[in-house]
This record gives sequence, structure tokens and C-alpha cells, in this order.
Amino acid sequence: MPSTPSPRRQTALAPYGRVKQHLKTDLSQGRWPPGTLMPSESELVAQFGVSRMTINRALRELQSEGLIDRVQGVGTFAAQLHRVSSTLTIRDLHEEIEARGHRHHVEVKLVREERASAGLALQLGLANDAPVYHSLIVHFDNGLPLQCEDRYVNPAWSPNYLSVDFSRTTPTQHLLEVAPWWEAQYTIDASTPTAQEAELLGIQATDPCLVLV
Amino acid sequence: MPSTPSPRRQTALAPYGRVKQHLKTDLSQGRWPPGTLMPSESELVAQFGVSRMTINRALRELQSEGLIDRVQGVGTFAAQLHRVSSTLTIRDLHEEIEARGHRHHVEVKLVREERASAGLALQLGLANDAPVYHSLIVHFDNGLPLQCEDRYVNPAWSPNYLSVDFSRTTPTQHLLEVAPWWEAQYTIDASTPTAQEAELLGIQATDPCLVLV
DNA sequence: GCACTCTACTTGTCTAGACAAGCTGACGCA
DNA sequence: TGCGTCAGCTTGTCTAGACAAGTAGAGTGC
Repeated sequence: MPSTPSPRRQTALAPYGRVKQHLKTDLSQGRWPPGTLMPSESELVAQFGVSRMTINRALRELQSEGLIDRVQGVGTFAAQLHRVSSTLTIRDLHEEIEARGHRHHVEVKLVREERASAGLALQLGLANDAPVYHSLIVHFDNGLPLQCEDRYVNPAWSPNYLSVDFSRTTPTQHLLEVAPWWEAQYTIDASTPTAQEAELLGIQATDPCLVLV
Repeated sequence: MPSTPSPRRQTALAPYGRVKQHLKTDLSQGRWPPGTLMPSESELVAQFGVSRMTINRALRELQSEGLIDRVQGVGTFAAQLHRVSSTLTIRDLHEEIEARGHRHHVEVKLVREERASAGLALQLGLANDAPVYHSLIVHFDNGLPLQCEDRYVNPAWSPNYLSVDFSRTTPTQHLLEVAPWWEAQYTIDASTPTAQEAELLGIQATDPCLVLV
């Protein structure tokens, strides 16, 4: 999270911090229901008497915290509530395992082009039946199956996704190269794996596991 | 996270994005080992030929991603590796439930001072047998038990932790007041609850759940 | 009615300069 | 030796203005 200046109790909070806190309070009190248009930057400039850059920073950080959505040319909107709950930044599993001094390898179970189902199309912002790239890769840590990576990719983001050698570079890494950095919304859930996933990971289908969507 | 301009393939990445990506690449390639002093803002200004605000934004975002540490008056340092693995921002459950328009209440099961076990002392950076504050609180959403909050606190951070009325303010909120903002390292795991936790939450001990450490 | 253009408004970003706040090490003094 | 002061570095933040890029709506001509 971007560093907030240490607020010495009530005093000496930086202007951008005051703006942030003010908007946060209003948001949590239900002014601007989810999806509602919020004041524009110039309106906030007038209201708080600070420069636009200061307002901009406050809004940018609120956006990074998932509290608001901003659309260029349109405006700032209060975010949907479920967005608020928690944000998880996923880092490349490969890097993580290497950093622990363990051996990492993957088995590519599947890489192909498919047609987007209705739900998938909505998630990726595509038309129904539009082509999507689908990869299914199992990650191993010191020979133990650790993670089952079942990924759908918008072809527009990475046209040559299918031709990448994923035994050398992971999909995450590849996408990070294409998109300079990568952040998305995750739903995290505890659940039991599907039969197929259990088999790939070599665990009991009744063992709990994490599911990221 | 602050919005990055949609990267049109390789071209037209905003300057602050180029700086970020450049530093990220160098960091991942092991220039500046963890803890090492990195170039100052003015050095980067000279190197990239952009204004200091642009460098500052890049660095601020890298910091928010946990890749670097910055200390006012001292400099910018490469972050420790374990910091890199994954960052989870926890929001106050109370706020979250209220924001949904639900009723929230808690039951304080336990608030007391204990002695730190070896493992706990290590985690909190304390000596063995040092006093720690321990609270066990169950959160309810519209009367349904939702979360079991089992928390150990370093007394140095919050000397009056034991005297706080947690039926009015949550531990998270209290700690946020003491420490201006709060970020920590989490291990996230899927597991089955302990018998005690299952009883508190009114669920089957075999139901999967999320565990944050 | 329909398509086009043009304008006003929005956010996205950069700049050059300024001052504040915090740390470190050199220096001078007792 | 020990201590206080201060210069010079660092990051933290704000400002006023500028231009780019994207959107929506009003107006215009067909």
C-alpha cells in the first residue's frame, strides 16, 4: 500500500491523506452507492482547496485499494462492494520456489484455443464463442505437485500465447512481459478440488485447497 | 493498484511505467540484493531524463507492491525476498459488514496476557516467555458466526490492548489507530478448523476454511 | 431517422520548482 | 574523549499549469 504519512493522532495528516480519509468515510457511510458517479477531480479541487495533483493522488490510491473505479473520459465511480473485501497480489510461483532454493518444474497438460462460454466471455470482456487461449499446467516444487494452474487468456493480450514454451517460462512471467505489470481481481475461496485437479496434484479429493478465480 | 495505461504492445508505455519496469527487471535479475541501497531519486532523474515526480511515482508504486523499502532521509532499498511472495491487504471486517448493510457484532471469548512460546516469540520478534496479549473474538454477520479472530499482539505496539472494549471497536481498528497503517506478512492456507474453532463458528470440523497466519 | 462532427468534460500524465522532514557524518568546541 | 551543531544528502509532499486521450451529448446536414 502506498505509504501514508504517519498520522500523529489527529494532527498533521497530509492533504492527500485528508482527502482520502474523507472520501473513505463518505463511501463507508453509503453516500455514493456502488456504481454511482462520484465528484470529478475538479469538483474535489474546489471542495478541498488543494491542487488537482493532490486530489488525483488520493483518488489513485483509493482506486488501488479497490474502493473506486475510474474511467478516462467518463468519471469516478464507487466500486462494487465485494471488490472492497480483500486484494491479493499474486507473484510468480516460479520465482517464489527458486527463492526458497527449491527446484521448480512444470508439466504442461494442455495448451489450446477454445471458444469462450458465456460466463468466461463476460469475465474476459469478449463476445460469446470468441476464441480464448486455455492452458492447464501443474507446478512442482522439489518434485511434489504444488499448484494446478488452469488459465484462460484473452488472445488480444497475448497473440502468441499458444506458441510460448511454458516449460521454460511460466504463463505469469510471459504475461508480465506482455503487460508491464499485472493486477487483477481475485476471489479467494476454500474448497475441495475437482476430481481432475485432485488427480493432477496427487491429493485426496476431500483435502481442502485454495481456489483463486 | 494505480492504473497503468493499457500497454499497446511494446509501444507508448508512460514514462513512469518505463521506469517501473526497468527497475523491476533489474531487481528480478539480482542487481541490488535485498537490503542494498538503490539509486536515489535524483540519480534516477538524471538517468531517465524525466522529472522527479515521475520517478517518485514509479518508486512509490514499487514500494506499494512490496518490492522496495524507502526511508525518509536515508534512501531506497531493495526489499527482502520473502516480502515479494504475496501481499494480502486485510480490511476491517466490521467496516466490510456494515458496508453491506448487515449487522455486525462480536463475542469476546478471551482477552488476556500470556507468555510467548518459542515460535510465537520468533514471529513477533520477542524474547521467549515475554508477555504477549492474546485475544479470541468471534465475529457475527447478521447473527451468523462468520470469522474467528485469534490474535496475538506485541505489547510494545499497543500497551493498553487489554483494556480496549472490543465490543465497540475491533482489534484491527484499534491497531490501525496505534500504527498509522498496517501491513504484514501473511501465510494463507486452506485447512480444516480446529475443534474449538469449529464449535465457535458453528460449522462441521471437516468443512474447509481459510487460515491466515 | 441516421450519420457525422464538434465541443465540453472527464481522467491520465508530465513538468519544474518549492518547501518540509528526517538522517548522517564532518566539524568545532569544551 | 565526548558532545553539540550544522551542512548536505535523502525522501515526502504540494502547486500551477500544460497537453493527451477518451467519452458523451449537442448540433448539423443528409
